[in-house]
Amino acid sequence: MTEFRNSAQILKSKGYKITQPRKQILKVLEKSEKPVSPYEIQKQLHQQGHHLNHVTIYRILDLFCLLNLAHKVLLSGGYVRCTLGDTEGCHRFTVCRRCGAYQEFADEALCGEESEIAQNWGFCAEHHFSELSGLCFNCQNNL
Amino acid sequence: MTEFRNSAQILKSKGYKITQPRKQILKVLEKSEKPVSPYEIQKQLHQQGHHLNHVTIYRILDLFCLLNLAHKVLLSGGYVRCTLGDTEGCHRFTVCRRCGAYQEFADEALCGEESEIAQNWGFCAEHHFSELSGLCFNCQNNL
DNA sequence: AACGTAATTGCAATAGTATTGCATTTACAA
DNA sequence: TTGTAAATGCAATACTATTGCAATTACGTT
Repeated sequence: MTEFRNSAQILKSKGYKITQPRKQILKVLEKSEKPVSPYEIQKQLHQQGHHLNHVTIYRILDLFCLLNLAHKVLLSGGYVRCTLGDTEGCHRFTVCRRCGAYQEFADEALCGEESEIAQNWGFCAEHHFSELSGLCFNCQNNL
Repeated sequence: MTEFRNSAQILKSKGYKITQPRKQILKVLEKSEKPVSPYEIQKQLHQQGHHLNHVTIYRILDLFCLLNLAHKVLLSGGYVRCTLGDTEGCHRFTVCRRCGAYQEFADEALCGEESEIAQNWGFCAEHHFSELSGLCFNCQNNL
């Protein structure tokens, strides 16, 4: 809830309009426990009576990622809401391979070390994309 | 060269046949400075007179990833050869956003810390996928 | 060296994912 | 309420990926 209002405010503050499609997609991302693909979002919204063109969804998700309101999970192509404050340049999460549940995280030290290692061959890191695949607490035990 | 012979030996030792398509794809991965997509591989081989079906290429790349002979770069969908020895469960590289050059790396400590952080919410990490996007040494200076 | 067989590849069909340009509609400031 | 830039819808298209089955190939064995 607060999450949603916050995202809307960010949109507004950057000069983007708060449109129906954007609100709807934000709501889907919020409620979802696991990453959702553009077409999954479309399907979910369709069931609620909202018919969005997939092109619109792609464009909105691109915008959200640009503004750090969402992240794209590279392993699955799904999207998750960005729950951390200022994670620009840092995209880290765990994703359960069984139930799909995700958890975003960030760690200054980690980024620092990673960047430092890359420096060894002169690489200057701008963005860190890190995904841990494994089993969440529940799925380890409910096997 | 040694790289190639080594990969072939691994294939053999695991009971896979050393076929023309597999040898050809290994050669392409070896020579490439940057990640190459399945269709890029097809195009390159085509120019050399080797006509592989894209399905074959997909299947071979899947196999190579399974055997840790190659990694898939999630950000681009391209593939790179795996140059490190035993990186099972750890997939890290830097990719230059300008020229595409990549560098694989691994770091025990890094994986340990990442796993430890994830433990905080009971997550048990099996695979680490990390990609750093930025500028390589050359591209920082040849701007 | 030729053979037999399981493994591998090719083919055809199809599904899923993503992007573009332009027409239409919408949010929001005046 | 209206004007306008921004956002969305639409249609076309391209790219990426997967499946089942037929044809071919690698390679151990004879």
